Amino acid sequence: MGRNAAMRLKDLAEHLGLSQTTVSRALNGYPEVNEATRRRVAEAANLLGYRPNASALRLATGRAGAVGLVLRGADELGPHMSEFLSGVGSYMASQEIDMLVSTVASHQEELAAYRRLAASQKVDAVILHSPTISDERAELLMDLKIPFVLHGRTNIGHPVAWLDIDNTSALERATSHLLDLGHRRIALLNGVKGRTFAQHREIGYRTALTARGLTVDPALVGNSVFTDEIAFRMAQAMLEQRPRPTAFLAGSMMTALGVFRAIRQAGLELGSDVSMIAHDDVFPYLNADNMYPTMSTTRSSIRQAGTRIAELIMQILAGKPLADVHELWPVELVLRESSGPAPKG
Amino acid sequence: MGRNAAMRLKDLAEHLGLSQTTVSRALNGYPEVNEATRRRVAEAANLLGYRPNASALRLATGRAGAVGLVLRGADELGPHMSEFLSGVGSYMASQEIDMLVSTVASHQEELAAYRRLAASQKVDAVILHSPTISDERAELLMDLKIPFVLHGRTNIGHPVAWLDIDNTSALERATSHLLDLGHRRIALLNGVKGRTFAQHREIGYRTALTARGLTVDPALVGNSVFTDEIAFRMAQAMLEQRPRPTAFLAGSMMTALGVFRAIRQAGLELGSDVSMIAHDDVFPYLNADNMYPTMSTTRSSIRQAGTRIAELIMQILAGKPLADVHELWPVELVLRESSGPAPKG
DNA sequence: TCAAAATTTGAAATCGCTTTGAATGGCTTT
DNA sequence: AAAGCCATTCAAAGCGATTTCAAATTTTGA
Repeated sequence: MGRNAAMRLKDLAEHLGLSQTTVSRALNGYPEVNEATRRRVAEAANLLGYRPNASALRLATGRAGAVGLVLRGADELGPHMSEFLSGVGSYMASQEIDMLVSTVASHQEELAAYRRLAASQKVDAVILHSPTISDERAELLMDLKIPFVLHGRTNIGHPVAWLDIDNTSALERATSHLLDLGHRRIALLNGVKGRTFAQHREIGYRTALTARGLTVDPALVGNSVFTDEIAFRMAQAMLEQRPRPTAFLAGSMMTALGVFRAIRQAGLELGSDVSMIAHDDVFPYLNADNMYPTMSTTRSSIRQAGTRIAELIMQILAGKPLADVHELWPVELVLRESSGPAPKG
Repeated sequence: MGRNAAMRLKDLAEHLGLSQTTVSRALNGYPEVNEATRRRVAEAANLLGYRPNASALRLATGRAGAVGLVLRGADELGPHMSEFLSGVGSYMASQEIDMLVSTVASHQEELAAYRRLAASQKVDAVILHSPTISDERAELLMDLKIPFVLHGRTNIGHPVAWLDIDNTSALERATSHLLDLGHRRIALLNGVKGRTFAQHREIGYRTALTARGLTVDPALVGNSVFTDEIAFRMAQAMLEQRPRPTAFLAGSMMTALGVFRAIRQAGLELGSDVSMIAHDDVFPYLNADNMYPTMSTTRSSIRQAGTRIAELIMQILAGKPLADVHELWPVELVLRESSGPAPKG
């Protein structure tokens, strides 16, 4: 009683006086079915709201119709991830592919999660994000033979499908620009050590500095997750140095908020006493153009990346060779009020 | 070739020289299997990494082993939702239940998404969030006989399982506190009209004001999604009024950031010229205690709510009557530096 | 010691779909 | 008019698990 009895293929077939075979074929667009019957079937299916039972369909076809996303801990399910997710989702929805998201607390749990996904065949592919320089998860997925697309890059033995933004170039240009403005002590608030993107950013930063014969002061480089609080503390500590940094490169908009507070608290003015260029992943609810002062940024929509990665997933599932699936996106440098000439003296 | 051939129950059974029946029973803890065999089976399954094929299991049992979350548009997949999601996920992971998240662009699409979930039987239950006062989605889910738990409250004909925070009381206390401090023109930056939580907050606000014989000035009440930019514009406009508001009630931490900027841009000081109490959903990357000045808040962890809702879902799936699943969580009022006495005359 | 009961195992049906291989009937073709 | 072809349709065999019902084995009881 009360059990929600959805309509089955069998019911629909009986209703139409046809065999399940024909109805199935009609709905799936096979050629060997009469045009008139096909219309009749489609109409009835639509009218009666028939949709194949997902589990049965998956069992019969061997396709899971879902991609997996495993998110580690609180820090990964932050604003970046939710933007990314919604980019992925917008494309997946159009393809009738589900997103299976799991959360895990540790690296070990994450590996276990992939093993489970593989063994129980819940997904056709997964999306891997924030890779380390030589990512163990990527190797595991390779072993498990689960197709995946990487958001970022990593260096393992095999070719891997990936999409990344050009972090190195972004930071090189941002740093160069600050150098052009006369800044010499430029602080870098980077992501956690070990992540590929953080390494790439540091390379860009170093390249720009050494191109002018400057050396990197380790006291001006910080590595951490992108939260306002940690950024605040780091920036605060850096601003206490003498000579103090005159410019900051902030790893995210959250970081920028923290740096901004530290600057204010030190009694300094952003855009004149201290400059800042922040990386902007384009959050709809936090607009660099509407800050005060407006924020100079290196900009790249993480949401668009998500959408594109979803497309790439479909391509590799359709058989495109992994070695052909590489995209390196350029990053815009948008100059606004927060970056100005270095103060005299 | 290359097809990833996961181990099946049949393989495992053959490997052990047992029937599928016995192996299945052993693994699922049925009583009628010899303790020695059970151990042997468990060991082999563990060693060989056997996990039942999810689709087959679902088809056979009729349970989907998944809960659905349909997120509408960009604004809903914001920081609030990702915190909430990670709360839900942490519990679901422990129960081996998947989270199926879909994104949709419009209300119509959202309804269609639920119909699809129902017809294809992809989920055992769904979680519904940000309800309107009389929520059409809730009615639909009722019709479709999909069990659900509501994050928030709504008023439809049937009893509904829900968990909500006491927004009315939170705003009444916050408003009263500001009144105690001598504020008379208090602005409310509320959520979008039509949402139950926004209505509840407004009721709390009104109650506190009318208790002191004050009336509500519509020019001091704004309704919108919680982004820093919109909050900035609204606060800016309100601060241009004369007499200007001396205090703000901000609907979220994002809103607070926007209001803060508007206050600064008007050349005013937060905590002395203008006070603010913001609602804090407790984001790990945006801490009210570490702001400058520190932010007074009405606080309630949206992540914890997510976890608890996941538990409630499991309870109703286990048969607990909907009418017994109601939780109204109190909201903490945390006073810090951003709320101070009203400036003199 | 032997029937009856309890324990343990297995064969086969089932879940709802896709897909293979065969069957049906109407038209050409010779 | 018989043979051969198409165009359609269908019956039945999977997919990989659970579960019903029956069978085999062991234990118990008198």
